[in-house]
Amino acid sequence: MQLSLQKLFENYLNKKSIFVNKDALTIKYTPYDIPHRDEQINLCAQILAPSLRMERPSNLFIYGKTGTGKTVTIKHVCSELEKVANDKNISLKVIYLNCKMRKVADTEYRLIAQLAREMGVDVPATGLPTDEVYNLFYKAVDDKELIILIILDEIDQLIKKTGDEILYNLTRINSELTKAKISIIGISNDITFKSNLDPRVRSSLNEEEIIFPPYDALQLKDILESRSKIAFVNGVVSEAVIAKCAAFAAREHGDARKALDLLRVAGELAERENCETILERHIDEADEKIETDQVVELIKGLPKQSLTVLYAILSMDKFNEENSENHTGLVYNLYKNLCLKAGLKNLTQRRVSDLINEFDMMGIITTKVISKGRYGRTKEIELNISKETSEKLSKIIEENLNI
DNA sequence: AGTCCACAGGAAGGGCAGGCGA
DNA sequence: TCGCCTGCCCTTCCTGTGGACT
Repeated sequence: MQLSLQKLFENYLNKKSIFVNKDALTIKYTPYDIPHRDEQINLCAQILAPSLRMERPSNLFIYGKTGTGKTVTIKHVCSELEKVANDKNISLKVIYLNCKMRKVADTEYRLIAQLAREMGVDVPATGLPTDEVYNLFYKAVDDKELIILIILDEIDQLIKKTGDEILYNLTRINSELTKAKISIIGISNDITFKSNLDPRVRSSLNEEEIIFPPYDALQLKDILESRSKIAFVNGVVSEAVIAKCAAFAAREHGDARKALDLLRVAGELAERENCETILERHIDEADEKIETDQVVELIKGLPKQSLTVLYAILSMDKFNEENSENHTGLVYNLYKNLCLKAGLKNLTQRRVSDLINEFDMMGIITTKVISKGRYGRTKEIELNISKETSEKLSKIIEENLNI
């Protein structure tokens, strides 16, 4: 057994890889050239340029769907800005935080604590009053003249979770500082995000905004071509494969991230099969694999109660005898039976309703509040994942819960 | 027009774990 | 050790709601 593993690893090392730089297809890669985003890059640069004169740039809000290049663009502009600032000895600091990262920046306390940590202050994960954390941050920031650009990615998720008070507090930070100046750069997938804010918060923002439109299939093709040149050995990716990737991603609101993921996973599948080129069927397989992997990754680490609710949702169709719409009541009944089977104490319907909403936010299901007249108002639940993924998930949950 | 259903979802608060400072 | 603070998970209580039915 051990010997064959050794052989496998040796074979792997001796094999010629079809990748040259796989990182070029991942989210962490910041390309020097970002196709079809010149206008947005210039706008960002114009808005942030005053920082080079030690003037506080306007707060900036960037809107656009997933994979429209928001993050990569702002990171690119900021890194160029930092280069110039370094050359000219200008005190400029850029802090990037993703508000969706659980346990990092998903509450007001954690966000400010993380900002303070970025400024080199050690803040405990819990235990201090929030005011105190703000004070620690002020002290860390305000010891010299400095421009700080705070990029808050997926800010809509933070506001959804904690309310918009935090945004008001953030914009007021400048009035507490004497030397340093702070600008907030918010990135949101939700274009209606701003309209849901309290008017008081909206006026305190006083911001500029840039909207990133989705890429079309031709633009996605360009992006894939430029990245595949960096990522793969010459000749591995055919034009047909790129066109197919682009078409797949264009189908989903022009998501470049999805297109790059497809190409990367298809490459990995081809390499595993010892193919020297990526075939079109690898794209189909990659599409399936990405969906399953993403959902499995999402549910990893979820508590047993959430998994039981998800299992109830996954098995709705089997138990829906009248074959009517699947709704909250049905899920709750299934869930209670599952709890009995698994020896768990069941939660209240109120709480289960929140857990169902969480799965909706994760994108595993889609829910819609409907009224059935005198038969009540409820939430219609529809699965967003393929049958194969659903079956795989069910198996994982069964093993986890011993049911 | 009024009733009624089956919830949705907001608000308040309890209980717990965990960190910090006195 | 104790009191105080936090986040998190959860319950309880409550009001609101769209449309079929009477």
